[in-house]
Order: sequence, then C-alpha cells, then structure tokens
Amino acid sequence: MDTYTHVSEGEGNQNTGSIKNKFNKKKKIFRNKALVKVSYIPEKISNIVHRDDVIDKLQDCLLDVSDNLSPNNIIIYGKMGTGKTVVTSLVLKDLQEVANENGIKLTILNVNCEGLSDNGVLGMINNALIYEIDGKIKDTIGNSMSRNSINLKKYYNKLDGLLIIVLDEIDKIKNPNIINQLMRTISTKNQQPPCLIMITNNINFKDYLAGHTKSVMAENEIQFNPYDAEQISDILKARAKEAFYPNVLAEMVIPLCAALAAQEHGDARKAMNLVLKSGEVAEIKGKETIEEEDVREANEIIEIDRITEIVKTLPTQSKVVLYSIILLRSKGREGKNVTTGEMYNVYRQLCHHLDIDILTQRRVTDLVSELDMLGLINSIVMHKGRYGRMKEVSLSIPFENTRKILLEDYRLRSLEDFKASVFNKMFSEF
DNA sequence: CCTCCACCGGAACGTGAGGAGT
DNA sequence: ACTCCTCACGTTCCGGTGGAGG
Repeated sequence: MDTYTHVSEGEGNQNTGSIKNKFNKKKKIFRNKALVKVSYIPEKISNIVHRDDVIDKLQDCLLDVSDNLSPNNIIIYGKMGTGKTVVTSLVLKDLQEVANENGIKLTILNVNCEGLSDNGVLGMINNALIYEIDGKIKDTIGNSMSRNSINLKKYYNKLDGLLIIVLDEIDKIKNPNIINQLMRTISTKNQQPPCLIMITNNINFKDYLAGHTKSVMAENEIQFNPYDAEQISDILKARAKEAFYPNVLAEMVIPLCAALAAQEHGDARKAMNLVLKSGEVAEIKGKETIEEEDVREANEIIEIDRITEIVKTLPTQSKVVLYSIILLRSKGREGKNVTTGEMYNVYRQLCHHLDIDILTQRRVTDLVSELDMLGLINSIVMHKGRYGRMKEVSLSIPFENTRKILLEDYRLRSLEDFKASVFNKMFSEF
C-alpha cells in the first residue's frame, strides 16, 4: 500500500525538490485553511447552520438573565460533532454582550472536565473564578477538596452579579456527586445560586446523578441530534466557500465527505477533518483540484491514524494477544481461521518468550472481547459439535501495518525474530 | 436421542495502587 | 503517618452451549 507516500510519479521535472516550486503549488488549494480545521469556531451564531432549534431553546433557557436572575441549570446532550460546545459558547458570547449593554453583571466560566479528577474540577472552577475577580492566573489545581471548597465559597461571595459555569464533557468525571457538592458549597442565603450548563455526549448521564443530586437540579434539557448527510453537506459548503479557492473542489467531493461522515452518526467534525485531509492529499500531490480519489485516500489515512492510535495505547497484554492472532494468520496459514484455543497457546508461548505474566484463559477471552469492541478484530462464536464451542477470530485491520505498530513497543520488540521458523517449530509441538 | 467437546461468560472474590480524610 | 475507601485488573468456580458422532 502507498498511503504514506503521496508523491505522484511522472512529474519529475527539473524543479522537483525546489521549495519555491512546492511553495507556489501549495498555494493553489487552500485560501484559508483555518476555516476547515476542527478547532475553528465561527465568529457569529448566524454562521451556524441547521442548529436553529437548539440555539433557540438555549437562548430561551437563559432569558432569566434579563431580569438579573440566575437561570435554571441546563443539561445539553448530543453525540460527538453535533455542535454542542460551539453553539453553547456562541450563545453565551452573545448573552455576555447583551448583559453588558444592559448593565447586568454576568460572569461566565468554562471548564472542560476531560482528564480532571473530581477535585480537579473544583480546582479549575476555582482558578477560573480567581482569574475573573483578581486577574490572577493560577496554574495549579492541587488543593485539597476541602480547601478548594472553602476558596470557592470565599470567591463566590466576592463575586458581584450572576455566574454561569459551563462544564463541558461532564460525563468524564468519575463521581457525579461533585455537582451536588459544588451547589452546596457555592450557594449562600444572600446570593443567587450559579447556573450550571452541563455538556455531555452520554444520554444516560442524568441517571448517574444520585437522587438527591437530581432533585437539587431543576434543570432544562436540550438534545442535539446528529446531522444527516444533507445537513453536513450544507455545513461543509458554507465553510469550503471561503476555505478553498474557487473551482478547487470537484462536484462530488462535499457530498462524498458528508456521506462518509454521516455513516458514523453524523459527526460534523469528522466530515470537516476529511475535507481538510483531502485538501492536504491533493496539495501534496501537487494537484489544483480535489477529486474523489483524494477523498478516499484521505479517508483511509484518517482510518489508519485512528487504528494506529488505538493499537499504540493498548495495554501490553492486549498487544501480545493481538500479536498472537497476527502470527497465527501469517505465513502458511492464510485462509485458516484462528480459534481461541490455538490463540491462547501461542499467547502463552509469546508471554514466555517475553518473560511477562501469563493471564488465565478467562481473562484473555475478556481481552479478546475488548479488541473486538475496538474494531481491531472480528470474532464469531462457533459450535463445532463434538469438537466444542469456541470463538473464531480474524484481524479486521491491515496486517503488516499492525505488526509494525506492535513491534514499536519496546516490550514487544524481541518478538521481531519470533518468525515463521521459530513459530512453525513451536506450533508442531502442540 | 444422548453424550460430550472445548470453550464461553456470569458471579463472586482477591489484591494492590492511589486518593481522601484525619 | 495512618486508616478507610474505591477502582481497575485478575483469578477461581461453575453452569451453559449447539451440534458431530456414537
């Protein structure tokens, strides 16, 4: 496969390799690349398409601010790439402006909960609050829970006016009870409680809240539905108009990107990334237009990147399990299905070779299930009558690529010489 | 029709790491 | 420094499972 080298042949003119040549060619595709980057946030809410209903609803939920009242808490649901974060931040930006114009004091804090501990969330809110009040930047969140709580109370009392706290990816925190704690900590008799806007892609998030936490929160709920292919098409068109030079995109590029992204629950971010990558593929080839083949190639690159990331971050044991499947599917055994029994035997040999713990078969079946869920392998339960019940596994990702990625792990590197001859000898011993 | 293979997968339990509270 | 608690990761135990072969 040739997915990593996009240098097309047959254009070997005398200028190949000259940076000037590359520079000039490069300019022909993107007019403003930033617009199709995933991180791009439009300036105005009016730039957002197909989200009128939720924008409307969110605005309504926040209207209490006009009466100088703290709005009720809000939970925003929606899968990845449905525009939750962007819509929220733009609506709040507008709200802040309107509040300023009307002399209403309003503070908005943004905290992304991903990767934070429960206490970390409190700490981040704390720091954001301190920054708003004193303008001091604190880069540590390492206070104890109790100290964070005390500080939070202290600074919230100092705060003049309304407070809205946006908790993005709130499902990532381990203990949802923290929300209750936050409300308890921060609410005082002579002050209005803050408004929490909780953003999550987990539809069951509310169920995780304990009963009393749930009752504390008289919340509004807003659901962001996935985009369909047509809507993604519109979003892409709007951005592509500015992002690319005229006539760069072949007619079917956008519908194809939209269709590919819509297959996976209407993720607009994925679609945007695909357009970007397609442009880059065409750019590297030195082309002036983006065509279907570039999109397909870009899609493949994205997929390989995704798989690489997953495989790289697998625990060692899972890597060894995966490697034993690869071994069993390699030389001399093409077409033969791998059964869990065989696989477990090879796995044990590999562990022995690597000098690492050998897990029980029970545990390994769980690892196999996990690999299946990650989409790295396919497994089907087979009933072979007298010959028992077992799973047949096969790799659902590129063979050689995966092997290379696995061997990059220093703990598995010594498997490199564990090839056919050794393997065949070993296998004949079973 | 019954047996029995060779593993599946649920349940309960053990263990060590790490964080919170004192 | 200490206890307590939670959680991830593993193990042990054991009741299934569907069809080939007797």
